[in-house]
Amino acid sequence: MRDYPDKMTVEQARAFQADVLNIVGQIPRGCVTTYGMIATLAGWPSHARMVGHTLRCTPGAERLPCHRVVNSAGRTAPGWMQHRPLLEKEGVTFKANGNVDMSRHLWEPALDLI
DNA sequence: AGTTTGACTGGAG
DNA sequence: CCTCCAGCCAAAC
Repeated sequence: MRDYPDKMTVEQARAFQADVLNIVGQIPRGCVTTYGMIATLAGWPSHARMVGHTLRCTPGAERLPCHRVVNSAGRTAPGWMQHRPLLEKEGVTFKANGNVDMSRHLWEPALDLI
């Protein structure tokens, strides 16, 4: 018995992407969250990669605060030079190694969403 | 229809 | 802290 859902249908993929965009839009200023967290909130915990794909490819994602999404280590997206400056402009602090200080800025959706 | 890619993740070295 | 690896899964080739 699989402990994760079957492959997404086209409709599920569309719903997932809509949820991802909706969730990203709710990240408070000065906070960050992870791809895996968004995937989990959208109901597909193993689809962290698709969250990244959605933010990179989906038109309309540009006007969302997608810069408030980093990977689980707090690292900014590879190949996106504006990522770190955008966060710093909101007051997000980085550690010496160049990662976001997750202990200070990680968004706790449970306190805000549900 | 099979292979490669990637804005991921957690663990190992 | 860093890089590498296996597992992951939709999308792009």
